[in-house]
Amino acid sequence: MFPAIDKSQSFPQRELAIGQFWEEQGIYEKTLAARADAPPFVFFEGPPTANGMPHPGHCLTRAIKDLFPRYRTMRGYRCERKAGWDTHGLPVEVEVCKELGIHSKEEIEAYGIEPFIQKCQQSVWRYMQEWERLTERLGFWVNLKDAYVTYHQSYVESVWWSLKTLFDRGQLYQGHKIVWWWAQGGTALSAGEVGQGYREVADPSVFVKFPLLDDDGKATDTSLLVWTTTPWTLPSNQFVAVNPEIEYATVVDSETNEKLILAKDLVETIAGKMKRELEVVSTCQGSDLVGKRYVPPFDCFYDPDLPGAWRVVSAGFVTTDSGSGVVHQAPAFGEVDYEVLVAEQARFPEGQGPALINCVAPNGKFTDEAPEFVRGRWVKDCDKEINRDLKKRGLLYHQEQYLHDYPFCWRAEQDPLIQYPRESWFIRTSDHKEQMLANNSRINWLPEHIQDGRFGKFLASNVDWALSRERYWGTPLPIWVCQETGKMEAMGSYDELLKKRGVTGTEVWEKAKAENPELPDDLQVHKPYIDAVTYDSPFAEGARMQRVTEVIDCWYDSGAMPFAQWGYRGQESGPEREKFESQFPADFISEALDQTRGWFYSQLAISTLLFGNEEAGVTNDETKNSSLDIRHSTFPHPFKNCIVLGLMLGEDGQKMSKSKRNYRSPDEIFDLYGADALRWFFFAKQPPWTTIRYSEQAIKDSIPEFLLRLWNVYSFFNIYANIDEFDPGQELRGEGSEVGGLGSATFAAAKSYRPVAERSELDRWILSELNSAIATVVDRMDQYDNYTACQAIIEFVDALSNWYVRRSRDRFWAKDKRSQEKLDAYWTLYECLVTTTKMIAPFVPFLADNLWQQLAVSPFGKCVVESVHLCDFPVADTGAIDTKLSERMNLVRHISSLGRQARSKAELKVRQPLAKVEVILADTTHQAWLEEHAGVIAEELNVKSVEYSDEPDKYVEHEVVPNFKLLGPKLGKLMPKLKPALNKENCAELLANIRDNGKVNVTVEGQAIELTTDEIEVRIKAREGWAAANAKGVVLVLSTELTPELLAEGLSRDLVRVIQDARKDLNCDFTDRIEIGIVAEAPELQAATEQYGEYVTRETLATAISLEALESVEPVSVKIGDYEAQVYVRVVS
RNA sequence: GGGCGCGUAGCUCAGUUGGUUAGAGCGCAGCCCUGAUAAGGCUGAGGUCCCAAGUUCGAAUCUUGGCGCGCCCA
Repeated sequence: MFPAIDKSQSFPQRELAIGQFWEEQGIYEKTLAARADAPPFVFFEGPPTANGMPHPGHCLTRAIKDLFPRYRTMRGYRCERKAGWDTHGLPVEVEVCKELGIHSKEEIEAYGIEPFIQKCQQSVWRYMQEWERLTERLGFWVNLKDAYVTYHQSYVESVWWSLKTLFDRGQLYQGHKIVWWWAQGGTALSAGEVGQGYREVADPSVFVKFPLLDDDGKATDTSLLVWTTTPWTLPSNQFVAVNPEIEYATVVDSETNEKLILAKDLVETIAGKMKRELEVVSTCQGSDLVGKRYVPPFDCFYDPDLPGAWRVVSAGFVTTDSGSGVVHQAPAFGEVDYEVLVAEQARFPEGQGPALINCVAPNGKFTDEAPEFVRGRWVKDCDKEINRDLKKRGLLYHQEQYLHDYPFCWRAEQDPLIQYPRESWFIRTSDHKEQMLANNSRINWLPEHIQDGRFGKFLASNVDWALSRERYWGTPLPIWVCQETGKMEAMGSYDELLKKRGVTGTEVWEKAKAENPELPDDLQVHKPYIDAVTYDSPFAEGARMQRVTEVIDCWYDSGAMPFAQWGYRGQESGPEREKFESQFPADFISEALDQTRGWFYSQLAISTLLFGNEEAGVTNDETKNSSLDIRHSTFPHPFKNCIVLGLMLGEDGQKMSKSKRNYRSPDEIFDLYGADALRWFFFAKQPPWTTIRYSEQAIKDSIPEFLLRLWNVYSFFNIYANIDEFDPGQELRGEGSEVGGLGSATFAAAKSYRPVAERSELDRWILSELNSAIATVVDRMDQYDNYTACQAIIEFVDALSNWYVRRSRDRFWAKDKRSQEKLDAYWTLYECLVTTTKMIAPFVPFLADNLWQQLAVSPFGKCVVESVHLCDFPVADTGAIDTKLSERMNLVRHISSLGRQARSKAELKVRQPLAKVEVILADTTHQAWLEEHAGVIAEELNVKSVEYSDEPDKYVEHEVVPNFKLLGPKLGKLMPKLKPALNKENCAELLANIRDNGKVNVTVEGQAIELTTDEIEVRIKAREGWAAANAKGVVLVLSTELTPELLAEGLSRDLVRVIQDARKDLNCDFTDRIEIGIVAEAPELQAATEQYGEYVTRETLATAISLEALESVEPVSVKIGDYEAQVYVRVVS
């Protein structure tokens, strides 16, 4: 027996029970154990930050991350899923600052770094429980108990090892980074913060003369007309930039006779500004100017003998949109300017190129290196005086104001930000650009365009990774500097540090731990404790080695997870090594689009630098096995397949935001609709990489559209299987106790099981559909295409519910419980349900296991695997797929649909029987088969007979249409003329030609063309004047003639409906018997009631029917057919 | 300002080699069914496939340029 269905239980309630079952029975662990020796399917969990509440967007990520590992597990792979948490970084610090009511670095230091990082460490776990609960409630199977955590010592040391490796290879270096600097606050601002502070302001725009020198360094009579909008950066000028592609002109100022060089296209503009004539005396290309030397406007750094600086450089970014086409460059105060310097430095041997010039202190005031009249003053206040000075010295050619957007500090609105150089640590990623691109080209991105689009473009414009952060809560940069020589060493682990000669400072940690034994030991490798650890310098006697102060970008942490999650530190052997080797690279990862520059990049960059082959793009299988050296991993790594999820928007199409309340919390969704409904919404409503608009209605709709529909099929099976005592357990008993995962082969051993080939066509059809669905789902899921897979599942469940069950009802209702036809139907439906349950298991794991418990565990008990998730994924039996049958059945469904359409047009409801329909097929391939199946169509359409007209011309017009796809390339320009030409011809003649010769001859524009049957299509259309419908090569004509007999029968069916309604209104039980009275004036209705009395009483479980009112019964006024009647219904037992 | 993506029915979205009647679900209207009933089914109305130009015998689909939206970066 199958368990009775408790209708009071909701899907969410059932899910909770299943979740509990998984937990209690350790099902997830069992699925792993069952695949202990299977080939691995490697999944990496991109670590979320648990210091905020999870929202629906996180559910999407976690749902997709669950789907494919579950699927692959069922397909026979071992998929370990180690959870992870991202714990470092500025967001954590900001949270803690909020809590403490502080925000600047000074305030943090005043509060104390030690208590501050302790608070950071605690804050990380603030929403941990919510995240874990969400993970479980959503059904995301991942090993939470053994999660990796980025602040753990083993993780930090792994990161250290990788950094040491890079440092020792010279891939980690110190340089300058131009940052947006809040001078008053003494801190750099993140891109996000800068973005918040843009305002439109008026700034000076000045054109300054830089006298040119000739090749011998002598003054000339010509000046470069140089443009800038930041006069305060002029004392720090190092270059001027021109675009080599642009044409430049030497002009003579008509008033002053000065010679100036500027972009030719801008001569008119500037002349206009000056209201003077500028006569062009010669022109040249920008490239001709490159290398020329000039005298900068201030001499505070100027030394004509120094190589490199104060020369014209080539730069593609210079345009003629504004200014003069000759641009002042102060590398200290602009990112692009700085890049120019770096490029210039590259022309010289290391260390001999021009050094960075900077006469502004970090507080935003000019230093003593600056011209005297501005020293010690805030730079932005000096623009006017600098201009005045230039004017006095005759160097200022023109000045004006111009409006543009400029960033201000978001915390101190009056403070403009300046771009400013800061010492920073970099990873030399740009050296490995080609390798990263080669690696990227081998990754399977979904959607594809990420590869050459957003990610590829990002890689192509790669600049060195600015790794260090002048912050507190992060992985400390493991570099110690000799206080005397400045020489450096990197540490690969804490132990390595402790083994250094003369190490001191560990007592700071020990003291803290003694005072507060609760402190996690992991903190000893963090600031401020690690900063206290120093040792004797190997570079200079008596000097000490002291750690640099920076921590690292937390993206590096996450990108290091492929090895750091196992604590791998380059060991040649041992468990860490084994774990890493066996779990690298990942077969599958998935995150949202915002991770392109985040985790996707950090992983790829670290992996390529650390483990990439030296020769870009080489996939080198030989080197891999030669040693344990992971540096020779073949591309792609660290991940092979990556689904990039679209962003999730709120209900209103805006970004999800708590304050707007444009989404519900995941908890509420789970309670209202359940995790399966949410998951199905994610998987089946759109491909995962589209922008997904959160829609509560759509989540809710998953229930009737899919979950409930399937559930109802099961419910139908449950009711009748129990009535008929169909028990697959009983049927199989004595055939060996184990039935494993209930594969199709198992069923064959059952007593009443007939080979599929011997069963009815309908059974063979649905099993064919089932196997096609499996084939599609497996094919699509292997390609990471869950959306199409879901469509195949939906289509199958629709066929099962709306055609198989519907057409099989009679068999289920037949009296003989053991008739073979009935048992066939049960076995077929049972197999469909069991297989579907397995097929949907990765998608809607709760419903699937719930069904499994009822369909499999109930009848088989311990003989069957205890959870659907321990089953193998179904494999399509291609032998069972009968495409011809599938086509034919579709045709039957199509014809039925046309019949209803024709009825609808003719206003003849299905309840009214009709004498016949006639069907005309354009393509008669399946006609003979259809004729044999007339019964089905007759029943569906409530007609007495179905005929295939032998005089189609009476009902149908033919049209011969060319096959454009085939003929297009052949006919070219004649193509559009062919269709009208074919219609001009006598259609009957054409058809006869096809029939007799298999060809058609037409003349188009005097050209004779012969067409084969493949090259044309014969279409048919119902003629006017018939109750007909046509589509897709089928015309169906209704016989609309209503005889008195047919009308009477129609009335009787109407009567049944009315009485059934009355039963329902009376809240009758299914078994209740009733008495019926019909009072009607119309003799037709009276006659029909009498004639079909038996039929009516049978259908409505009535004991009697009369044409009189029933005493003390309130009648119901109804309309039956066109006639008024009073219906009396009384329950008699 | 640059890069990437997206504009298809009232709404949410499919539409893989360019082929002549553009699809689904929801919603709406009408009907059917009532022995799977938190149901289910059928039919219908509803579209300048954002706009323009181009390539082509033929464009929702390819190219270019606009317009609008989103994301990322300046």
